[in-house]
Amino acid sequence: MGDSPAAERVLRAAVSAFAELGFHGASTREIAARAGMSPAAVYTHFRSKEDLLFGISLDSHEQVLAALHRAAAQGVTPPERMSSIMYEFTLFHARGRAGAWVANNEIAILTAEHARQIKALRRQMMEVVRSVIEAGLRTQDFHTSDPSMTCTALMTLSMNVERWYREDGRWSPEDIATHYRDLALRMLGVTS
Amino acid sequence: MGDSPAAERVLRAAVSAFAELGFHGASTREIAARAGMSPAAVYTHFRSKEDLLFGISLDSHEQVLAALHRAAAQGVTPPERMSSIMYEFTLFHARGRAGAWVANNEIAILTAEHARQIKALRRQMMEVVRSVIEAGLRTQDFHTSDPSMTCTALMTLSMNVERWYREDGRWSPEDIATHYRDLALRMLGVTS
DNA sequence: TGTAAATCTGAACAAGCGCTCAGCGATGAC
DNA sequence: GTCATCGCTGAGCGCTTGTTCAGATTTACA
Repeated sequence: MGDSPAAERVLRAAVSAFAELGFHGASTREIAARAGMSPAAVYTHFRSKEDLLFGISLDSHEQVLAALHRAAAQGVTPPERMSSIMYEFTLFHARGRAGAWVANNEIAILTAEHARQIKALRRQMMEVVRSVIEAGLRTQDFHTSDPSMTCTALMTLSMNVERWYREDGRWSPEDIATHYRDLALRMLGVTS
Repeated sequence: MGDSPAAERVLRAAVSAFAELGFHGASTREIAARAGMSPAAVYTHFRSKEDLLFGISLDSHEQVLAALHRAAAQGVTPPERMSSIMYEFTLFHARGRAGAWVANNEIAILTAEHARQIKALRRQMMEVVRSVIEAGLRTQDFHTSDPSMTCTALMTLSMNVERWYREDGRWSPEDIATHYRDLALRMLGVTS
């Protein structure tokens, strides 16, 4: 259920509608209109509106997790790894490829089972970043009094970009990713 | 319109309902129930649901702005001022006194005129932080390649705390404020 | 004690919601 | 040529939404 071209169109329509209007603010009629079909047609691809939100959320979380793993493998030393992670993670959210935060606020809307799955993926994302930070502490490249809180700060900082980024703004996604990469190293006490 | 004790109760009920369920997710009946009155009674205090959101937003933005001004006056050197600002700003959001972000996402819901007022307040908040950063650059206490983006990063970092802070978590608001204060100085290139 | 204002209620309005269903037209298999 | 399958539609279901209104109750002051 939900990987034909038409289903893909519904998914994209829902991402933009949810991002713009919020879950409750985006009606199924609005989503259907953006996908260029009747409201009833949406239900041939998705069981319910909640199922649609879950589909988006699962999709984007899996993509982000994969990107994180790829980025972490991109360097050797912890600072290199962290640079790569922060750059890619920020880029992802600046490009709005995520729709990740859609479910971030609205995780409470999901079914208990669906919420469990998303939370598990989010824990894995956290784990990737955490492990690099701890490696850096051991090699004394990083210095922080509370690795866990710094980890939270780093990730939420990046994810938040999706909220304020404007395509017509003065910064490109790459500008932001570059700057945030530098900020991350500073936050971890790397003195260059 | 809206400063009697009963109106205050409605305001608090709406803050919690909006924060928990989102603007569209929180019905006027739900808000009325939380305030301990009938749905119709809400409309003696507020013209509309949008007016209620605006009331909350205006209130919290004015409080945050005042706190920022107070904090900025708390130190002499730019690092001192910035420490104080970041601590207070973060504390405010961790304590959830804001309901600020409620309107942060949902500013699109507001009337054009109401949105203008909120945006103006937000610009003023930004200006307070910006001026301290620029003072620090002149005194060479701070070093950053893009003061404007660093300013955005600092503010969004703090504001985001309201999204993930849990009362039953391992960190107190003061813990977070203290850590974020240190992070802010690092992000601004202060070497201690 | 009487009166005006402030505050609240129950009932109801039109409109919009998520979702279902019988049926339509095109496509491809036999 | 027939028939099943698929993606889709228009109509409409039961329900909830924001909001209004006539009237009841409470409060404040003379």
